[in-house]
Amino acid sequence: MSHLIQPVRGMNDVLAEDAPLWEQLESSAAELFSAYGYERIRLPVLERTELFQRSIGELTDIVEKEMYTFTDRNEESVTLRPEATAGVVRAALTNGLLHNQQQKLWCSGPMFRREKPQKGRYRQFHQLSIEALGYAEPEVDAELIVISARLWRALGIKSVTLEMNSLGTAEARAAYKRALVEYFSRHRADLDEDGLRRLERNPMRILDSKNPHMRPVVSGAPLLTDYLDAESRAHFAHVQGLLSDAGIAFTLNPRLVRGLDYYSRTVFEWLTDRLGAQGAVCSGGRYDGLVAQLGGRDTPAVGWALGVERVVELMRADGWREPLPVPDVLVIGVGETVRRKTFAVAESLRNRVPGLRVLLAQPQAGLKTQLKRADKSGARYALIIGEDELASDKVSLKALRAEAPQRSLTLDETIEVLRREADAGQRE
RNA sequence: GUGGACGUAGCUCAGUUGGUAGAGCCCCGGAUUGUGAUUCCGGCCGUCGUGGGUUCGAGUCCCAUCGUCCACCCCA
Repeated sequence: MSHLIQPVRGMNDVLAEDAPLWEQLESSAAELFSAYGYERIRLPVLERTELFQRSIGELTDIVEKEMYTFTDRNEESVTLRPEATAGVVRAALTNGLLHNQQQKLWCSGPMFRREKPQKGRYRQFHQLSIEALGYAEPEVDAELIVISARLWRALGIKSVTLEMNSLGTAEARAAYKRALVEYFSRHRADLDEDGLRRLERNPMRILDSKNPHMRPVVSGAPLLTDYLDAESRAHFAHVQGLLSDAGIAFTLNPRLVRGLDYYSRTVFEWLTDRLGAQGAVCSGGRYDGLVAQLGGRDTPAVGWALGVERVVELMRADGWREPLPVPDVLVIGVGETVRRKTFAVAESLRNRVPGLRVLLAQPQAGLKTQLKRADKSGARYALIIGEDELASDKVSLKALRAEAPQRSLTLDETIEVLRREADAGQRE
């Protein structure tokens, strides 16, 4: 035997144990998004590299060292998408979706970043993302956040908190950045190695530093809030008011900066302490400049994305239990001579009671073992067929989870019983 | 990308100073000839992460490599 071929690092299989959680998340989200008037689209995983360079930002870690980029056979540089928004905007533009139109869209699928894997951080990971293109009003910022909050409620997730900030317009942010660089340059001596690096490349990230020694410098730095333009300030206040009215708790974090360059005005993050170093579960914000930056007309937009693996992990942490798949009837044949009949009976049950779950026991096993298995499977009935039943043309129906005695019934009578049960089950 | 811990059966883990692998759970069968528990008996299960090296002999020591986890970093 040759060696086993291992999966590629950072790529995960979602096995039967987790798949129901994924499905629950996906169906809850789909239902919710649709209820708010968002439509689903499906986009390619591969895009031109330039799309991400221009949207995410050349100087971000994602673009600089985490993308799966390769040269296609026609010498064109292409990249496995590291995030969703750029692709959505590109699709809206190349399909003419923004000509005198607004779009409320959502999509889902795998993203790729070549990071060092950790819990909640994989090289292929999955996002559910939702975007509103062409909407400037603070109501839409709030609507999107409300949707995310409803999703947590639908999934039974409690251990998340919301943090918000406003980045202001691109001009306000540029002015702030200058002030920051000026400030930190004066305090160069207090910066650690990372801080110095960020000062050159992305000064706002210094505010994120977890290094306790940097805390004094960081807390003395100018606040973005003081540089906000009046309109952004009003917009943000409006968003906060709407959220308060909706009963959604949040904290303002003036040092919350997003890692992607395209954000403006409202930014927010749902955080958890249950995933180790991976605190962000869902985050997003407004990106009013991105559409124009990618060659479209000036178009305001907001959106967010959640990490499916992380949310699934939280569903588990907060006690989500998958309902066990319950086969309703386990058909058991006893003895070689009834095998053909047993199979046929199982099929006619399936034909005549739509939706009934019918499992066929392994014919080789003894009755005792089969009943043991029936009990474990959670089936409500065992239907036993042996020599006697073959002779009398009846079957033996045994309720597994009730005290009722085993009954000898014709197939028609059995089907009648099961049908009644199925109807009753449906009414629940 | 940097630093650290750890890789033995499907799972959880033992494995003494180097002497060619074990337990529990799971799974399968039986004791019980047509009835679910408990118990008991039996069976299946391993390239000891991988590749080198030292040694008469390596799960054990050394080197490399891959992977997982944790922190940094980054972010969903």
